[in-house]
Amino acid sequence: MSFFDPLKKALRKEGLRYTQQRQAVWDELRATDDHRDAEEIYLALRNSGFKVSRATVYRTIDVLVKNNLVRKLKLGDGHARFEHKVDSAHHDHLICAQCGKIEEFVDDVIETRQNKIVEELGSKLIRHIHQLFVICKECQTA
Amino acid sequence: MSFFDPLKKALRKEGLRYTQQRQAVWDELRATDDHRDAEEIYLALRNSGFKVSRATVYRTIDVLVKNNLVRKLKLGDGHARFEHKVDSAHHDHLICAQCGKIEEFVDDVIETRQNKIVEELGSKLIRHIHQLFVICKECQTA
DNA sequence: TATTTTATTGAGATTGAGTCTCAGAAAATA
DNA sequence: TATTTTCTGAGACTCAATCTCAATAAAATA
Ligand SMILES: [Mn+2]
Ligand SMILES: [Mn+2]
Ligand SMILES: [Zn+2]
Ligand SMILES: [Zn+2]
Repeated sequence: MSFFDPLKKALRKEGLRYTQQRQAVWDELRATDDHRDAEEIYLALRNSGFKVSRATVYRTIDVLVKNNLVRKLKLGDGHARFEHKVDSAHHDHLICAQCGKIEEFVDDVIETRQNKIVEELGSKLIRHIHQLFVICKECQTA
Repeated sequence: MSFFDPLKKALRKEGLRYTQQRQAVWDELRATDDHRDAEEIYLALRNSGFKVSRATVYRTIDVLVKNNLVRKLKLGDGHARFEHKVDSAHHDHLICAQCGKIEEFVDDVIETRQNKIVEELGSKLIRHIHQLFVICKECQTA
């Protein structure tokens, strides 16, 4: 709502208008800490009674990703997943190949080694993907 | 050709027949150490005069990936890439976001930390993806 | 080897996540 | 309010990948 509202700030920066649909998509993304796909966001909005189209959901998420309010994850199952970045530092993901549960991790040693590898090649690190596919504790005993 | 020919061994294990098309796809994959997509493999075969269909290229690569003769990479550009695993130990990838050049790296410290992270959660590591997107040395000065 | 059986192949249809189009709706501007 | 500009939504479209099924090739059998 305020002048520093991150959605409005992003829209201003992109020269885009503030709309109910864009607000609703952003609200829905912040409603959970899950890693949901576009269809789940779309259905959550529709089921809550809000009229919005898939096209607008995709378009709005693009803007949010571009402006660092949302992170896009590709876990290899054919549809991108999204998580909001409010109060969320960088982290990577650990995915159960059986039940699909997603956990998060950060490791300073790994981050440091990454930088070193890139530096030694004379390159400049832009972003990285680090995903650990596992069988989780629960799925092992099941 | 021999009894220990890895393609024939894989086909035997899967209960599949040995065919000219399957041999040709496997040969083409071993012809370079590049990270090519299915269309590039397909076109290389066609351009060399060998008649094969896209369907067979995709189907054969699936068998090779399943049997650890080929590694499948998803680098986020929408089409999977493949590399043969002959004389090739595990490694991860460093991709220039500008020119697309792919370099390989391995880091024992990272591999060890990965195992530790997974172990502490009581999970079992199946596979991992670690990709560093960079601007390479050449692209920085260009 | 010839015949029969079974798996493979290829051309093109299909799928599905994501993108695009464009007429109508909504917001900004005057 | 009237005019201009941007946004939205329904559905068409894209494209890598998968599927279909009649024709073909390999294996099994005689
Ligand atoms: Mn996360
Ligand atoms: Mn490689
Ligand atoms: Zn699990
Ligand atoms: Zn480069």
